[in-house]
Amino acid sequence: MEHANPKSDRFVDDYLLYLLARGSHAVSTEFHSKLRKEGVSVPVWRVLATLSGSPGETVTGLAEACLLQQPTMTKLLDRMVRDGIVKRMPDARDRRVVRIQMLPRGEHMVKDLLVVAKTHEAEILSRFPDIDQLQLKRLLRAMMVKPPKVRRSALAA
Amino acid sequence: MEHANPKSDRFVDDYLLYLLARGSHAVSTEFHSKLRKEGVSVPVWRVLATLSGSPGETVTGLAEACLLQQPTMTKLLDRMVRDGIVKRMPDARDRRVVRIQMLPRGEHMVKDLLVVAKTHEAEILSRFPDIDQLQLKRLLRAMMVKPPKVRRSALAA
DNA sequence: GCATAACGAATGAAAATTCATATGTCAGGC
DNA sequence: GCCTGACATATGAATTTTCATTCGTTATGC
Repeated sequence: MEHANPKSDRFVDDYLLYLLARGSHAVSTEFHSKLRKEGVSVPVWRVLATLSGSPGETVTGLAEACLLQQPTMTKLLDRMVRDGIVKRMPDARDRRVVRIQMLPRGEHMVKDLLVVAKTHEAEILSRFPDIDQLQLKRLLRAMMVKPPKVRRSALAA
Repeated sequence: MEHANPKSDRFVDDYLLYLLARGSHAVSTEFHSKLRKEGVSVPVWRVLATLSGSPGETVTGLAEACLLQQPTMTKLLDRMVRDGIVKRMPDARDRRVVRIQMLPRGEHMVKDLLVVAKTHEAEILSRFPDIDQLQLKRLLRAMMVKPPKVRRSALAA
């Protein structure tokens, strides 16, 4: 069953953006099932992971880091505040800014999860002994930067 | 501004799963803004892209290919049927199965989008002249396959 | 200083997604 | 044939996300 198109050569199967999304999704899904067992949702994990090692992030900063929109993050934080995982703090200099801090409950949650995540990452990497981990990570980081967006002045020259 | 943690060494910034998600998200977002200009939503594009070159996919097949859950796909297809983009067809042999076909409207939409997607992919790849495109795609495809899931018998041996 | 633009976060209604489950169909054992 | 379990899709309520906009606050030009 499910082989109505055995030799299907779908466009997507050689499309970089699709392979990236699917590859990312596949390995992430493995980890997400571990999260479920701990009773932690994916967005909550992302916020905690971002905050650990970088406390006092802003709402917008967290949104960007977690690949969410700002209003989504605001509402996610509402729930996390309600659940006693983080708290909002005013910024000392700029009263527009809200800084997010983990509460003990959050610290405790993330502590275990970080171990699980690191173990899982090592397990993933061990599946591909041939690849150069550093090179791959360097490439992915390079992909994250916005394209230079050619300036008009450069064109006009 | 926004440099409260200039040297922040967040765990996530060296975490493979995060780099994959973020890298994928970054390049996809570029394309998604092109989709917006055409007035096509991301899930609709994914369904169309999947169907092109592989017509008659099942609902579950599409869900998996588009990284959505099956109920989400059912409802997405409801909307696409309503909008005259695709239609549902009964399977000849198995009456449980619903096969999805593009309608002329869908064919027309995807035709242009495929060109945009291919152009964009080429543009992305041109940013990284050093990387081996085939090797990268091979790796991503390898990541997509579920881990072998060690069998008990193997452990018992 | 004051007007205006830019920015960060919050809000509310509408839309999409999820979770658990229901419905209908097929496959296998007996 | 009939029962049981697996499977494909659909459904409905609850949750989450999105889009557009609003509210305060800070930056800039004059």
